[in-house]
Amino acid sequence: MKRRIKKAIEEAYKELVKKKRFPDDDVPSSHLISIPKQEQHGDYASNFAMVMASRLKMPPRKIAQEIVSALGDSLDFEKIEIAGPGFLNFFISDTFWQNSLNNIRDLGEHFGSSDAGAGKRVLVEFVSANPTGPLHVGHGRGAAVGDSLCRVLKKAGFQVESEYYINDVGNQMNNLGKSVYLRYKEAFGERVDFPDDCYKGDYIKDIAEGVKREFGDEFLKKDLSECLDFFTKRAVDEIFSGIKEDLREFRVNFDNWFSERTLHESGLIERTIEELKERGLIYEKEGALWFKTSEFGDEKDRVVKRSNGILTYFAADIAYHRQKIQRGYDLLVDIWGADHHGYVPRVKAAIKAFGKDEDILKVLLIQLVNLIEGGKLKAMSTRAGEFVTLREVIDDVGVDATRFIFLTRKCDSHLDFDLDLAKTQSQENPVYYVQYAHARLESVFRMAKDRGFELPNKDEADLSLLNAPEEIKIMKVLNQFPEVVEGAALNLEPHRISYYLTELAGLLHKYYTRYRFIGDDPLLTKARLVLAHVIKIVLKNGLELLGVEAPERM
RNA sequence: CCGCCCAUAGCUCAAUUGGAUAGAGCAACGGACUUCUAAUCCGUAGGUUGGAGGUUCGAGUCCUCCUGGGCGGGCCA
Repeated sequence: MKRRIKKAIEEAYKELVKKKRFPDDDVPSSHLISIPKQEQHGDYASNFAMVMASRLKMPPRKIAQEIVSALGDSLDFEKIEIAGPGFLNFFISDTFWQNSLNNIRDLGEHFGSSDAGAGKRVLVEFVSANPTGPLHVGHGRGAAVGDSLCRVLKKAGFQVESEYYINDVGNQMNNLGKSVYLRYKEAFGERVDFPDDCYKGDYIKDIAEGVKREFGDEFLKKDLSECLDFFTKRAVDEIFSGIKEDLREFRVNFDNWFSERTLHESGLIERTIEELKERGLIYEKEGALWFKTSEFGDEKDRVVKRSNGILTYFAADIAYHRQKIQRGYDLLVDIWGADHHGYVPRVKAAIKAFGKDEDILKVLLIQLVNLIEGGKLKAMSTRAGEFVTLREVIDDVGVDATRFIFLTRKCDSHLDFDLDLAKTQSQENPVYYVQYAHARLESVFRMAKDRGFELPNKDEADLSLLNAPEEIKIMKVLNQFPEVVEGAALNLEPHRISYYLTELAGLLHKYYTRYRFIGDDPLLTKARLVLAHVIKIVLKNGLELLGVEAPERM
């Protein structure tokens, strides 16, 4: 609808230029169609006249007047008003809204889809937690946002792939294997000193116990160096399968699992560095190899290979992102914890070094989750084994509520996750408000069936009977859904969906209290059942984008 | 010392990307179940958008400075 109006205005303008009513000038893309907050300002508003005023050197209200007269009857508007400093306010007829219900009904689960993404290929990389311990709550936030974003982008016409980057090399891996080895020895009654750089969580003990059960004392006499690889692999496999299980349960889907190890084994990192060296972007200093990221906007150069010959994490990331680019995506979305923000300029620098516009990469920084329990902040550290796992929260709070909490905030705002509140007072969570709306509509249809009503065919229902202000308002909001999805996709802000659904649910609850879907008048009942059906479609489609279930009863 | 992010109702958060009189939920107070689910609805109250300037038709949103909070600034990841 917004596009239709915008186009109509632009055509009216061109028409007026031809008639020499206006001097010829480009139409700036900055003129927008918006939905006014005040109903008296119409269904849609345009700021066209105000945007053009300074360019055309004409008073905005005069421009608006010309546009209105040129628009004439080109669209079936109820009326067009000029208001305030020069807003064009468009009022749409009730008939239009009523008929739109059939349109939504026909589209069904596809309603909300658009071609805004124009089939562009997007890679969304998220979670990417090191396989050194189970996922904790903070990872959950990234998982929920990333997964929902993928769903939203798909809906908006992008070709989307989701990817998990596995940091399965480096010192941390050795420390992990060592930690299990030590716990293994401990399981046989040996006293061991547990170093600070080892992982102290109970899950390490569980893995060690598993090794003991399966292999007995086979490794007891062996030196750490002899069996480190075994213990490391064992630990990674076990932890990682746990991570995958948690994600599955959290309804988070990944198309690709990308192992950092493969970058090393294939020699891609070395080759990438070689290539950069040939282009003079790598130099040696104090025994290490440095990448001139400062030539591409970073504040200083960065080491890619340490003086001990070991590649840095950044080196792998350069190769990884280059490899992503070569896979041919139009857009790369990386979702990181906000504590990695200092890392953004150097990765963007790498991308520029490969001749790509840095805007091909969008980094979403997810603020850390503060966990509150007993009114106190809980410290979280994987290494110290102090953390609340995602699984724990899922089990206590539920997948739907947890996802909704994460998706009802902009990701760059700090999030206080109050465990006690989420566990004991989960009724306060707005997710139930939305789900309840869906369940209520299901219940209406159960009752309708008992009373001998079915959802009528399209030609059976007289939608013009739906003329109550509340009904018209609902129809308007229903029609916003595709635009909300589009906005959420283009701005990478899945939280918009949650707010939209809360508003729609609120309108339903209000309507439900005041009117009855099933009444004495069969014609009115039929029409309202169509409305109920369409609201249900939109609620369900929206909840699907959040990865939250639409229950039939509660 | 330098850089990035945040600051909106008592609390948790929105605000269509610069639009018109800043909105929801929770908490507080007062009402509504004989009718499709009260996990709901109606009403009351709650604000100098951290502070000061600036840009313009118009600023919570943009620019500068200040205050307060978070996070970074390693040949760690």
